[in-house]
Amino acid sequence: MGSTVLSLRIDGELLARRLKHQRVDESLSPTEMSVLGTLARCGSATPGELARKEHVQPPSMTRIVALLEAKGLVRLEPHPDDRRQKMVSQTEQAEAMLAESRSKRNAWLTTLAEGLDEDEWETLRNAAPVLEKLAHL
Amino acid sequence: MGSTVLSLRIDGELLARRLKHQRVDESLSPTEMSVLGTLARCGSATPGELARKEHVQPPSMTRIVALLEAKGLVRLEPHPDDRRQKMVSQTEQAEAMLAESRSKRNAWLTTLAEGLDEDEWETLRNAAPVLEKLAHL
DNA sequence: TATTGTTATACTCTATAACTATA
DNA sequence: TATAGTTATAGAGTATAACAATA
Repeated sequence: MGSTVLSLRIDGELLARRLKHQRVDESLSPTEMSVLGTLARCGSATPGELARKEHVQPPSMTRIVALLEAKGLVRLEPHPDDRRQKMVSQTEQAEAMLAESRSKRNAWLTTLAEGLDEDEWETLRNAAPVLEKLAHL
Repeated sequence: MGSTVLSLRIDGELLARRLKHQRVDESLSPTEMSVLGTLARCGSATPGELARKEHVQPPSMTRIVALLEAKGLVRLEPHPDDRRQKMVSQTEQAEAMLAESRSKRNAWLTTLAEGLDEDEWETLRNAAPVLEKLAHL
């Protein structure tokens, strides 16, 4: 069991660097993309909640949210009960961006698919939700 | 299929940040760990080969190899045929470090295992080699 | 007094460009 | 002339510490 997770980490690291070069959204850092994914799942959240969910420190999230806002991908609104906090939510533009990102990736997937057989794809499709669960545990 | 890989990326990103806080080897960066993993698989390699395999640029690998050498985890020897190149190989200490890393991780795994059932573990174990293949494709 | 978020600053990791040595 | 590796430098992303506003 130990080697499974160590392997997940080492290969995941390598895969991340490989995918980095195939990034379809040059304008968005991996964490910005991840925040949009979180907002798509959870709806709106405060910067503090996002920092905890993404496992970054609050000052880092301040910067990330500011960048996403500047790109028109998130909206900031005052918190209904607490004037210290803010509500962050994704814009329609963010949804469109995620959809476009998926379709752009298909071109690259065609190449990638040549290296994996159908069983291997099936394995990955099964693993995706488990990785998601693991990441959010 | 597109959403599978996009999901792998987003969740992988998140998982990487999550694992970062559980790192057992504070002294080793993710890429340094990955290089050790590559050397464990492939035996010795030149800095240029390592840079290509790890998907980093040569100057980055120069630095990484220097750091690993300073920590006593790799050994550098002259290339037999080409005096420009060097051979990098892992030391016994590196093997011991990887083994220790696996066993230390078990403590954390016990906690993690509570959140996943046996089928989900099985899915991850199956996915690990496919992720490895994908990363090295 | 504790908590949310921000500002200022420094660190880590990687990349690009220019250079040295060897092929 | 081309290639392997290095040095010097810059950029992206994150963290820590100190601070402001609100609870």
